[in-house]
Amino acid sequence: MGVSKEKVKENRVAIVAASEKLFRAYGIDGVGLSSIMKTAGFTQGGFYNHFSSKEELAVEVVASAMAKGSAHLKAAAVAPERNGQTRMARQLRSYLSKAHRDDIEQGCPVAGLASDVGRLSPDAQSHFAKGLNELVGTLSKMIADESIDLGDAATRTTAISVYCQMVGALVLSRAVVEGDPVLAQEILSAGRKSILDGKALMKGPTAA
Amino acid sequence: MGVSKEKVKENRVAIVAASEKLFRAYGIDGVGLSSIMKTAGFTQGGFYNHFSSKEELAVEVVASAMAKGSAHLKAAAVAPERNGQTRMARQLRSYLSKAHRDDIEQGCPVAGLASDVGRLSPDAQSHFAKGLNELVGTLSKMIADESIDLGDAATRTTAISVYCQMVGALVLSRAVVEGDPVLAQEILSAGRKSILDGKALMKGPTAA
DNA sequence: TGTACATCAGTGAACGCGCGTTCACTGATGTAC
DNA sequence: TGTACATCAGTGAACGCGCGTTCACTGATGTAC
Repeated sequence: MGVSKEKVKENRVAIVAASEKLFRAYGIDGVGLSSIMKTAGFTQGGFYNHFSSKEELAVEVVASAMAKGSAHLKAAAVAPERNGQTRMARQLRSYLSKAHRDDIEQGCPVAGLASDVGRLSPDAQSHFAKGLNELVGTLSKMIADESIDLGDAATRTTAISVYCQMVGALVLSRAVVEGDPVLAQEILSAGRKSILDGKALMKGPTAA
Repeated sequence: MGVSKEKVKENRVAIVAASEKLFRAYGIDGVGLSSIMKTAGFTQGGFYNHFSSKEELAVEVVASAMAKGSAHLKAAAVAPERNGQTRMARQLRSYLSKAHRDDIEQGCPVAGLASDVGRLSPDAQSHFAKGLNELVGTLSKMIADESIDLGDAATRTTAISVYCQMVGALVLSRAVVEGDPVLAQEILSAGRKSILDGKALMKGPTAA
């Protein structure tokens, strides 16, 4: 066809973006290259002009998704406070919302990809871990800025623990949303309530 | 071949047991019926004498795994206290241990199957939700017995929240164990520490 | 600047393979008399 | 209790299909002169 160098890069990005959505929704094993290339707007054969295997694509999808997620949280960490809520409280309410739970294609990459990543190569896991470390670091800053200072180590421990709770709640709520919507909702509410008023994390109003 | 009715039931159980292990390790889409039947000790064609489809098997595997997991926790909830630890503390340390993280084939079915269940039928999700409710109920009892009484609603909220945190930590630790073993370990430690001394859950010594 | 040609992203058909599923067949189990 | 026969779990080969991957070909891009 003949395509400019710039366009080639754009097309590669389009393939990664399409893959990310599909991988999250159906799992890496649940999506074929034909669907991916079709979604990205190309025919199947062109895939190997950009990647040498599906595994290589998976590694890049993980890295790209985590980088985007990390940047997103960093932006939220410096956004202006609103409604008397801390940034942390706002982030939490948004994370454990029905809207986020139902939008698996665009939400948190950690919740969307975690169990697939456990089955990928150490290389893919390293990229995932790098993003996870950044997310934890940003959360730590938010906690240190907005609640009583516990010292670096205790703050990081708290950040990890809060993040595990958020991810766990999101994953479990998604797992039962079609089979028991009431429980799915209760899981989100319990997470919000518990993190907001169970830990000394927040200043200001804490009603979940 | 000709097989007694009793043996037929045993064989069916063997197929479900083999499937559970393989599904957890490789994901439902990551395992073929041929591997399953081979692992269970049969040839591939016999599968359809027991199940009408792979999807039907998946539903039964989820139900069976959750029932087993629920019974396991119920047993732990009435086991004698040891070493001055509450049952809850002992359960937590065992759950967030390296041994449990590395034994995905036999560990907590919630952590092992959650993200696959989100892609299964509402029927499968209902079985999963039923087991999850039982687990939360048992955890609630342990908390009510062993820490200050918060009232039924608050206790259930706490149980859900603690369980989400445990599952989230286990899933994330597994996701990075091959790519960043240090972070994987830190996630487990942070979860233990945070739950044991961050919440008013435990009597007795609380060092993680 | 204009012309000739090499590059290589994209196309679309094809490859072998393993998937979930079907089927004809076997033969011990379990029932009917 | 003994005999005749229906049942049906298990076997192993085969089915069509979609998978990941390969390949010959096209033609605009980008380079060399």
